[in-house]
Amino acid sequence: MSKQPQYTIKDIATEMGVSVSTVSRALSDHPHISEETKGRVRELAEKYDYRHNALAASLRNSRSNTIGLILPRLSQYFPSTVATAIQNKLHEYGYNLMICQSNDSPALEKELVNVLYASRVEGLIVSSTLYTSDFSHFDIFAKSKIPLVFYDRFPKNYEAHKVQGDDYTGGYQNTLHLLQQGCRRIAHISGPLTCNIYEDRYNGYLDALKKYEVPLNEGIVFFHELTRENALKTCEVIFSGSSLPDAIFACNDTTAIAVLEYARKHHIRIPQDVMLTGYSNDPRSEITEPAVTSVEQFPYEVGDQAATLMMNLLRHKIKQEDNYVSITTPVELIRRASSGTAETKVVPDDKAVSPGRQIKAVS
Amino acid sequence: MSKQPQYTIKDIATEMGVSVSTVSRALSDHPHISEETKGRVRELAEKYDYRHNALAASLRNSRSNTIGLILPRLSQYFPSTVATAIQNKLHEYGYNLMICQSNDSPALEKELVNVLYASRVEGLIVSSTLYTSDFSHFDIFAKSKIPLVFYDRFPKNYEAHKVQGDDYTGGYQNTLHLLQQGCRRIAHISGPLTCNIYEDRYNGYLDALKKYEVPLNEGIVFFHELTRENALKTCEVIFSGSSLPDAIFACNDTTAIAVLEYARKHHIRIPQDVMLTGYSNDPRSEITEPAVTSVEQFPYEVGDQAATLMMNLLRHKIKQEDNYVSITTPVELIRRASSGTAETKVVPDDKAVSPGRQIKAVS
DNA sequence: CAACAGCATGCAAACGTTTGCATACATAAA
DNA sequence: TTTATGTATGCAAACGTTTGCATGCTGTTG
Repeated sequence: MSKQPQYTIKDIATEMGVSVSTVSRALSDHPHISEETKGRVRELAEKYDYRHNALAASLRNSRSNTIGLILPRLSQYFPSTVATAIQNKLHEYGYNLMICQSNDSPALEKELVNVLYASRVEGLIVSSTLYTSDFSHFDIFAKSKIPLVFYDRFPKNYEAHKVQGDDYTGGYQNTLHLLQQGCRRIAHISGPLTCNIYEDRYNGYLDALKKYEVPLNEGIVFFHELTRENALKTCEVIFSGSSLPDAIFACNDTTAIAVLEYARKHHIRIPQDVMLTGYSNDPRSEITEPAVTSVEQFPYEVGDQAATLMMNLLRHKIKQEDNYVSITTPVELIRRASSGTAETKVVPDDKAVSPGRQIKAVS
Repeated sequence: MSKQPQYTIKDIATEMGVSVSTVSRALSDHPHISEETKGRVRELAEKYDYRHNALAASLRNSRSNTIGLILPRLSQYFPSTVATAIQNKLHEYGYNLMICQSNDSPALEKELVNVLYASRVEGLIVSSTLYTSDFSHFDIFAKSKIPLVFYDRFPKNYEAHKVQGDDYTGGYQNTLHLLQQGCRRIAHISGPLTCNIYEDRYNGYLDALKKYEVPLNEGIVFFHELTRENALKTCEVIFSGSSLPDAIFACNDTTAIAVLEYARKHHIRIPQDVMLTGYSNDPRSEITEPAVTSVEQFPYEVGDQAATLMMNLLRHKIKQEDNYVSITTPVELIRRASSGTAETKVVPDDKAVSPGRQIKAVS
């Protein structure tokens, strides 16, 4: 672009012999401009292929019409679906989205926050990195009263609006299901507890055990980043022990699938020898043999809610001064062969967003 | 933001009793500004938490530092990985990325082109929809001499810079592999030929058949959008016919996996009864039972190349006036159990980008 | 006929930067 | 002493919009 001269409303104005204000108003369909003038302006704009300069307008209005999105990475099922949902919803409202990946690096996250602020985004949606502990780089948004919405992963001790899947219930139902299937030695492979989602799932796990009066066996609970490699190592530990678990609850599907891989190689039968459940209902989980029981998180719903909340904040339907909004989206256990069940979808009681944690009573 | 007053370089200037130009230059580390002044400016900027306004700078410079990306959808393995690569590479060069999804709708694509133009992006990277036939909405970019790079899906008859996987070779090697495995009745499930990638894969398929002197059997070649549902329907047709194929070459992995699903339900053994190959090497393809032979497209490489090409265009390392650049990235056949082979990765002859179609000689 | 309303338009400032061209001073070379 | 050279800074225009506040006109009402 740079040196390429632009055709501006000023050019239209001089060509027509009117002022720039008139042209500007004509283009935005202002009621005080005569239909005739509007017609001629549109004609000329068409003729010379005039293009609105959003940059100039943004500067003048202090409104960029752009929302920022920062997430750890895009190239996985859950995050990319959330991003899709957010983008689609924002587009409905005439907003653009600027997506940035932090690659799970807190330093990069911080840089991106500043870049997006410099671009004067009107709002920021964030799923923070696994390792962000200092959230002060977000302060500038609060200070400038720019809406800030977190989803999925977010700070535990930082006041902000939040949208989250119901991880507690997900962990609870997942564990309960295994208990109902008769399992009593349920291993748990979790991410680091510093991250809210893993903490919640773990608490669900603990409470389900409690309900069945099964004591916690700390020897079969693991916390580490949930990659395939780590999962395989953990399998070594689990299956070299003296007393084997009768089930494994993995906190993501990558891990569950790695367990499946390990089991196949070592002739451990799933679900006959060990039952298995995952989390997230990644598309991969339903095509393995056996298919993996998992927890659907409705990523599209999460994204939709986050974007809607952002729009409400921008339109002052929710006052910033009010308390911070916390939306919990429902989850749903998808039972599959890996936990010894035929696939059955449980229709949730309530399709709507639950206002908080709702633990379904189990009969 | 809107009414929130901003702290600007003007404020710094008056507070210091110098001119705004001095402050501006100090902040950009201009050599004519004394170290002392620079120091005091930085101090004040720090103290009042001054934030650069990229909007204003962009307007003044006619440089937005932003690149646009339009793609059909984000929520799949290939596109999200490409987007990740593009974003990471651009970030290295100090550029921001604005990602927009067309949801495979030509109308939305057109709108997004205009929106991104209005935001004065400095370049545009595009993978067009399956149905875009009129590409005139991209003309404005050529006319304004703003770099435009297509990747993956692009217009056949529209002059532009392009980055593409080597679909011809992918189709050729895929088919050749099945022929080498002894198959002679190879069904082909392709996307619409209006799209360049499917056309190339189909041509590869045809040429491989020709090499083995196998006549084309049009009764087992199918063209439709490559969804699971369509694939299942096509399976009905294929397997209700009198003479069954001995192999199926599906043009994406979603289709291949659907074939697998159909086969399992109907007790057709893969690879014993029918061999199967897919395309794209989606993460799902390696975890099915049997794992599906597929073609790795190195999406990260594709994104990286597209972003690098864009940077070169922007820095005039490649003159716009030169002929259009066309980069072909290599592909690699990944042999798996679905085509009767243990997994073996063929090390490609040349890791570098091939300048054009390279058909590996087959011994 | 004066006063007013309503309509269509224009003026000019503002948004926050950047930068080419002065200017002012000090020092060095002729 | 004059002229050149360099250093640190300031002036003011420009980027392309939008918008509050006039202004001038036509037609209506009292």
